[in-house]
Amino acid sequence: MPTRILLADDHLIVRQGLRALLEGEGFEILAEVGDGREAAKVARQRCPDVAVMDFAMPALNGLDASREILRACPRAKVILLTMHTEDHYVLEALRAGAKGYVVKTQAAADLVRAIHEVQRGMMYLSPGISQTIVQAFLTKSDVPVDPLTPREREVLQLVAEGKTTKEVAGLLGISFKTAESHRMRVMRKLDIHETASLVRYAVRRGLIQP
Amino acid sequence: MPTRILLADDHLIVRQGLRALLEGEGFEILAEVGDGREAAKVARQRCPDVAVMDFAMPALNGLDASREILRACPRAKVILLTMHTEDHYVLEALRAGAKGYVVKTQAAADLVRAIHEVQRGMMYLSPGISQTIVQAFLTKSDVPVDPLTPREREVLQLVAEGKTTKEVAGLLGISFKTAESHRMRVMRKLDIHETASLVRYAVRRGLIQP
DNA sequence: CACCGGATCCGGTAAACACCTGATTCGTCG
DNA sequence: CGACGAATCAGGTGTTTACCGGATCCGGTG
Repeated sequence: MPTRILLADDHLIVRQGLRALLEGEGFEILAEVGDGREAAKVARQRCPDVAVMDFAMPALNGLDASREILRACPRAKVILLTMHTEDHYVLEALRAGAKGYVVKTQAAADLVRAIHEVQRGMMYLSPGISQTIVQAFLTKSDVPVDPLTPREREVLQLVAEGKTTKEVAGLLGISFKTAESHRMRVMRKLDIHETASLVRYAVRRGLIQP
Repeated sequence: MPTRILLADDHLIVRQGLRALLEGEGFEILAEVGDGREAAKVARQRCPDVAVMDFAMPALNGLDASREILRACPRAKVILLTMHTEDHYVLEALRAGAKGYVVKTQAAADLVRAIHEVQRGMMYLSPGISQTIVQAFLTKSDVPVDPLTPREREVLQLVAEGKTTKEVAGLLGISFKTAESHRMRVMRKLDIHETASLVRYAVRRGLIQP
């Protein structure tokens, strides 16, 4: 039985390329989605063996989407596929429970190998990832993380993408007032008082692309 | 004789995916490079029929690389492959002599079609590209790179920095209503409807730091 | 000169935002 | 079990935005 893969990347052209590569390696693409929210939805319906997640995606970023997926399907193996090699991202990914971290500048063979490794229960990190920071994670040291809860981050991303509070509420299936509460708490935690600074924060954090 | 293609993208994994897709369509990949400088070098040695260029690349960006390529091989057709749909980028690309502009969120079929079209001497732009600005380019080639007036840019920057309209007015020594007018005109010109998108535009433009 | 575009100003309105308070449910952790 | 944080919802208030319209002044350019 071939490995069933969920493929998430907001660039259709890239996704189709990845699909061609992975299918050529004998994997089965369970589904192909363009944003994190879709990815989580698909995972809830049909648990994939492996989820290959781009980091920067609209609606819900790859990291928080990964958390969702892992909550829905704890047996799924998540591989982050990204252009960021920064320690911060790697660490967050590992902490979220990702089993693989592959940078896009690596060859496709690297991704294929990552999929095989995580399927065997191993972890796989692309060459070039700082080993020191990984050690730090494994010895569970405390590195400053961002103070926001996943839900708050979710709301922040949507707001930074230009959604109104009402739209955010609609997208998340919560009431307008709840969405507003999250937004307010984000602002208070970050000591930010306008949307503009919120957007810049989200960009700095890599939550959204400028 | 198959179309000989030069493929430039800094993400190896993406490049390999594109190669798989394009070879499946019967094209010949003349070379595959990871930055703009390499692309220009290869083009000088072996003129490609078509150059598929990513926009964001190290060493030399796709746009300036395209200029180099066209200087070396005026008969080559350049297609920009990018994630930016901003008028500014499109316009710059067209002005540089690019014959195609394909956004990565489109299907691979779009790129294939673009290659065929430019080979036939036609221009090809992905759906979603603002037709008005393209028309403007085609009619009179001296279109402002930046549609904003200096004053409007000034207001945009302050707004993106998190200032309220009232504060902007105070800082510029103009009335609240005037500041609002500028802000409105910026939004209308850029077809933007919320502060969040305004901020992202300013960041992309390098007007402010994220 | 007459026209145009940039910059300035002003009126109004509905929606969204920024900020506050207080409350309930739920899972986790000591 | 009880405390706690996360997530949910709701009431209210004043400010700001987004968008509409029209207007004046001024410096170039045809």
